[in-house]
Amino acid sequence: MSDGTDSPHTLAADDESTHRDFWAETIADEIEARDPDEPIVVKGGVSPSGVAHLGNVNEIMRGYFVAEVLRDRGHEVRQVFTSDDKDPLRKLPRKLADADGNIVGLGEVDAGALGRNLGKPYTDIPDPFGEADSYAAHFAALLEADADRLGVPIEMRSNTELYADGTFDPVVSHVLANAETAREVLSEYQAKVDEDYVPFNPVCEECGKLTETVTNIDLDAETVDYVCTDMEVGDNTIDGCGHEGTASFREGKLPWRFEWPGQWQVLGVDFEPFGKDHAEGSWPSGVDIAENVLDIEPPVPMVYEWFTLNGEALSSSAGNIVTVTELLDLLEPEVVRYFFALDPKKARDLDLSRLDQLVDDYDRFERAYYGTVDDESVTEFAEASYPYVVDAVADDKPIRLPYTFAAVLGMVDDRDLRIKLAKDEGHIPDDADESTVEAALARVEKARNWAERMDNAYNYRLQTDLPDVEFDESVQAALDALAAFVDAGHDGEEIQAAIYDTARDHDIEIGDLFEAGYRLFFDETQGPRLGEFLGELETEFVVGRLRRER
RNA sequence: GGGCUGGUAGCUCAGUUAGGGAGAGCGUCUGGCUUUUAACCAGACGGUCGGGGGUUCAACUCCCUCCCAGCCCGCCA
Repeated sequence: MSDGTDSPHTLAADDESTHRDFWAETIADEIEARDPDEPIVVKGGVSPSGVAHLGNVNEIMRGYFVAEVLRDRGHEVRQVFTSDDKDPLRKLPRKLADADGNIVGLGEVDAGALGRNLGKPYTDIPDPFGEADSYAAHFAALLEADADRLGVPIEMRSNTELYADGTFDPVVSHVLANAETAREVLSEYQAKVDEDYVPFNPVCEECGKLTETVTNIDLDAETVDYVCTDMEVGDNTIDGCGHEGTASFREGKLPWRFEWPGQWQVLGVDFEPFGKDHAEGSWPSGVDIAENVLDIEPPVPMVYEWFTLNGEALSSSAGNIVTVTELLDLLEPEVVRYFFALDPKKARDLDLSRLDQLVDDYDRFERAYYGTVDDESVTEFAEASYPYVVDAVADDKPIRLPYTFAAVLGMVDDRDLRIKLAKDEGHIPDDADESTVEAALARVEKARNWAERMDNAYNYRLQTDLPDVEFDESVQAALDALAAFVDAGHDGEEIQAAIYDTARDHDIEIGDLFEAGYRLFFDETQGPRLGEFLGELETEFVVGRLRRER
């Protein structure tokens, strides 16, 4: 039985560990204190669901930072991720992601085929998209692709494979040989564990579903006898076929409470982060089982808080999900990694409508690393974590366009004009070389996608038709004068200056004239540097628009 | 009901590990730059550090209690 000192809240700072500026270093300290064998194994795991969402990525990234810190300290580290794909499909997912990471509804795939396979292991269910070997393989590929997009090398391990190739044999044999002890330990945590409980769920050879009723264990033959009974799943029941049969130790699986510690044993896991849902249930029983059934040392744990999306819990059924693919359309990978480098103890909200704020935070974090932020705590955190957040630390701080400014540039398609506007605003140095410019402009596409997806104040384009506008006489007169100036042939800079002069000449607020201009061309009240922009457009069009004629 | 983890400015968050000045960015407002247009500079406004109590010369920090949020305490994972 656990002695109650195994709190998984490793970062709770109630111990005597030395202070670290980056939480992953604190965890790395804990792991090193165990003097682990090399390579050090960092594990995560997930049950295949319909969509590889950011909750799964959370687990990948938390492990990644710890792995990277350990590698930096000279250790060899493997980051393993188990796909717990021998678990049964318990209910139909509402949403699925296709091989490219695009979310589709259940109606767009062969839902009937999925429904007929309720209760079977994910690896025994066909890929609804008809491409991969199984439902499980499809999902695992998605997750691996996401990790790859984020630059995180993970080793995906199929749980089904661990049974099939015999890796799990010693654990299953040991648990069943010590079934009585296993029952006693687990019964401390699960009230329904009675004397008939057997910690093994065979796959029915007749219908292919996982069953729970084992009637006999033959340790010598390494088989169990079973009856394929009904399985309760939430409010529903998955019917068993009633078949009575015999299964080998490889033709079934351990219940999760035993399987998790079993993975620690067979994979030699030294560290595993997990969501707070496991903190009070699976973890204490897992520690107990590891120590008193399997006789192994559990890994260093770390509980991370869940985060919310747009203020609401992540929910595929409610449609409140975002995939890595989608997120990387909106953000640079380093910004996504930064989000997960922040304190895991804090529940954070990823608010897509305010990604500009997240990116601003990232930019400040980056500046702090390069020593130009007068804030000790941010700087300490940046110095400790920034090298793990970016692909490679550049000698000089990368040029970063403010995200909202990048969104402004996104309405302009012409690359040269983007560069000109950015330079005019001082966001790109005049003498920047081509690769620097290219890198800085990469954010524009992300911000543009954001503006379109959010359909926010930055989502505007040049209005091809005259917007519905109304100006008072003095503004109309100023616009006419400006039109005449443009018609006479002047470049952008001159037009920009003329806007100021014209406003003064007509005794109107400069801001009012700018707003009138933005109204006419974008049907907005703000926009890019107007004169420079108008200078790039066709003169005839600009003149006509300024005169409210077209 | 019990347990765990959070609660700091309008927003996003540092700071709590060793008790001593409540902070940053963004936003807002004001002023400046004889070109303010998602730009820059300066300044201001803004918080009973979730509430209350206790310990202490001193509490965001330690203790107790209450409130709020999420999770766990059935099954499953």
